[in-house]
Amino acid sequence: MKKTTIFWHRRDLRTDDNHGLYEALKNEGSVLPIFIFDTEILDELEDKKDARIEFIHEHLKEIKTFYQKHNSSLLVLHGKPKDVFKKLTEDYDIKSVYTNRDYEPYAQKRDREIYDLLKEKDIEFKGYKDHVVLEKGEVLKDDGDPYVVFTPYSRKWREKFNLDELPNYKIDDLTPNLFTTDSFEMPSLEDLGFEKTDVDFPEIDLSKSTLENYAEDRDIPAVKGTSRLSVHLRFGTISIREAIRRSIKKSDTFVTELIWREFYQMIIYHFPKSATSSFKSKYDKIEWRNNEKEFEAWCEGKTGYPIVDAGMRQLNETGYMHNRVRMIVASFLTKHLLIDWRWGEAYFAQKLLDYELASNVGGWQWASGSGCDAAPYFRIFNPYTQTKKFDPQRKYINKWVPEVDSEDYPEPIVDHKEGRERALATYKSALS
DNA sequence: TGAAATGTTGGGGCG
DNA sequence: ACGCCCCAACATTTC
Repeated sequence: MKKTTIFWHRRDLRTDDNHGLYEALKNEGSVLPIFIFDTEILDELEDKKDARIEFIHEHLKEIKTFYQKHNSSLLVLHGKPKDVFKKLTEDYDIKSVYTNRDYEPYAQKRDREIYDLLKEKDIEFKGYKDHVVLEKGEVLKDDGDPYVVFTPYSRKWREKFNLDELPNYKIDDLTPNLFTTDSFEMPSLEDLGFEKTDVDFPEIDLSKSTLENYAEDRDIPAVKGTSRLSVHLRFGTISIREAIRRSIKKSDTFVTELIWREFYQMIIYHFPKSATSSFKSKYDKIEWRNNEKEFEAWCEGKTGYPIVDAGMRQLNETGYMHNRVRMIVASFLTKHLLIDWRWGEAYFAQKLLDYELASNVGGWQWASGSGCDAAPYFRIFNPYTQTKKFDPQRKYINKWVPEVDSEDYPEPIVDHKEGRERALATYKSALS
C-alpha cells in the first residue's frame, strides 16, 4: 500500500493561504485531503435547517472542485473523529496527519485523543498555526503569563506583529501531483440529516470605502458599515492573514477588532474553564432570576424595548446581529432581566451563523461583568440612550420592529429605572 | 465598548 | 450696581 499523508480540514475551509495544507504539500507526497462532519457536534444541533452546516457543505464543494482540478478529490466523512481515524488507519497506510490548530476546549480534547490514537500506530500528528496571526505563547507578559487585560495585550500584539513577515502560503507553486488521485463521492446535505435553508450568507466587504469609514460607521446598525467577515473567519473561508493584508493600512479600528478576536482565542486556550464558568469566580454567586417567560420574550424580541427587540428579530430572521446591538441585548438580559449569561450565550450559539465560542463567551462575560477585562458591573446600558446615540432616526428599529408604534407592540417587560436599580442591588450583594 | 447623581460655574432675568 | 435665583452647560463622582 502506498504511503499517504492526510490533510484534515476543520475550520479552514479554503485551499488558498492555508498553512497546514501548504506544509503537507511541501513536506510530503501523496496528500489526501479530508473533512469530517463530526457527529459529536452535529447531534447537538436541534434545528435540522442549520445554515452553518449548509455553509460548510457549500464550501466543501468549492474545495473539492479545486482538488479535482489537480486530479485529486476531497474525502468527506461523517462520524466521530476517533472512529473515522480508526477506519482510515485500516484503509490507508498513513505516514502522517497534518492539520491547523484549534484552540477551543472541545477541539483540544478531540485533537489530544486523535494524537494518542495515531501515536499508537506510529503516525505523526502535526498541527500548524493558521487561525490566528499570533497564538498562545507568542503574546505574553514579561513574566511569561498570558495577558488578561486587552489594552496591554493589544499593545504587545502590535509590537510583535510585522507585516513584512506575514506569510502567504501559496500552494500554486507546489507540484500538484503531490495529491492522491482517488475520487470520492461527497455526502449530500440530506445524507447528513440536514435540510437546505433560505439564508443568505454575507459577502466579505473589505472595500476601501468601508474600511475608511469603519471607525465612524461600524456602530450604526442601520448602516452597512461592517466587513461581514465574521462567518468567513469562523469557518476559515478567508485566512486571517489575508484579512489583515487587505485592511491594515486602511483602518486601525478594524485591526483592533481582529486583535480582540485573537485576545479571546488566547483566553479560551489558557482558561478553558471560562467557557462555562465566570472568569471572575465571585460572579458565580450572583442570584440570577432566570425567569423563563422573560427569557422567552427576550428570545422572541418581545421585551417592549424596541432596540432590544430589533436585535433579537434580526438574529432570528437572518442568523446575524449587529455588534453594537449584541452588546445592548446582552446587557439587557444579564442586567435588566438578571438572566444568567450562559442562557444568552447558548441562544447565540444556536442562532448565530458566525458563532465562535471564544468570541461569544468573551463578549457575554464582558457584558455580564464577569469576564476578564470586563466592564465594571455597574455599567448598565440604557436602551433608550443607546438608541439615541446609535439609531437616532430609528431606522434599524423600524426595519425589524415595524409595529413598534402600534397598539400591538408590548409594554416594557421591566421599567428601566427599576431594572437598573435591581441589577445594581443584586450584583452588589453577590460581590460584597 | 455607560449612565445617573451630584457638584460647579457662569450668564441672564429680576427686584 | 448689586444680590439673588434659576438653570443650562459642563465636570466630577458614584453606581
